[in-house]
Amino acid sequence: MTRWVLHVDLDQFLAAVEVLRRPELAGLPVVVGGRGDPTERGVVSTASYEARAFGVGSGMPLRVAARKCPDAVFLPVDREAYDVASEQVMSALRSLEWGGVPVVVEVLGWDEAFLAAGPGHEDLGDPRAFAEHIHAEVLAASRLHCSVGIGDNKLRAKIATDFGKPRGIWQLTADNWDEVMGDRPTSALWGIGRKTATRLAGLGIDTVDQLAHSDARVLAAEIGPSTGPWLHRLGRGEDPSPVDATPWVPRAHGREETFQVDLEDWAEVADAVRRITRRAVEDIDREGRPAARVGLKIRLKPFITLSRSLTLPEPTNDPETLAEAAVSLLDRVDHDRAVRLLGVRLEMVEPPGGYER
DNA sequence: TCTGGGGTCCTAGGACCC
DNA sequence: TCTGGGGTCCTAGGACCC
Repeated sequence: MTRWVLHVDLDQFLAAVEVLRRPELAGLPVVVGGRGDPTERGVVSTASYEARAFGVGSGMPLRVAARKCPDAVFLPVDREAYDVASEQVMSALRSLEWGGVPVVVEVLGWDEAFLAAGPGHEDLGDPRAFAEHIHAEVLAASRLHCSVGIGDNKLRAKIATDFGKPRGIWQLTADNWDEVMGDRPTSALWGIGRKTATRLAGLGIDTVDQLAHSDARVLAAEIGPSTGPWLHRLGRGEDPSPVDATPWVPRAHGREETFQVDLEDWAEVADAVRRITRRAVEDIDREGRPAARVGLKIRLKPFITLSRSLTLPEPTNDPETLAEAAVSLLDRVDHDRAVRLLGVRLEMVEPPGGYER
């Protein structure tokens, strides 16, 4: 009996939401990112499929995107609009039943979720039919299309979704893992980025299959006692983590800002730190928990990123105290370069019941 | 390719204590 | 004092993801 896990991922989510409220944009290259001005510092959050055909993709500087696709429509990121659309989709997912049993929904950001049948109802039949049902229900609730990955755990379901995009359904389980994934680079795995792929290559591990058959003890020794064995499991497609509907409790909130022109004056830098701290305080006030630690992130010209942090004598949410704590961290950084970015991060105390997962 | 903003978790060294 | 071992906290930074 297979314990099915489904992964739902909305197609070109930000761009799709923008097209919904501006139907005249349908079929055009649309790029959502930054403040929507491709002459400013900023990167692409989402590009429509039409824009991707020009080589525009997520994370690309807006200036580069404009060079690749000068006729694209550039739009600013509008969080509120995506919050609303996301909630429509997630509430539709939470209302689904599979075989008469309510599903468990684990939300993963704005546009993704894992679904599984509840405990005691592991086998509810054809997952492909249920995936089609999900696509139809999401479309009806939000007018947005999604892709659905079917797996026998979260990792495989998540990877499957990409193979189905757009608007498709794909199944990846222990049965076809080796055949589908074996020859792919390790970076095809969820959790392995460019750096780790390079490190693994240094150990002679380039493919998923090689990772699966590597020596777990070597990985533990070379990469870490926790990360090493986890990588080994990734290679084999193993993931024991359950689909968990427990609402996420944030550990911290931070705010950061890249300046359009680097700051040279350190009095201005201190003022900016105070202003950014106040914005972060508004975020933790919404959680109702005081901050126990304050972190400062600073990116100096040309692109040197440093962080400094401190533990407060006692937790507080007083904006003045937190702002001055953040400003004090500036003393631990040399003032000999211009400042490109500032960020303030407030780590909150644990909630009364601790973190659930 | 002149490189955002919001997060999480892991690692590693030093301080400090018993 | 030519100096062990373990546990925990603090801090900085790395890596990854959406």
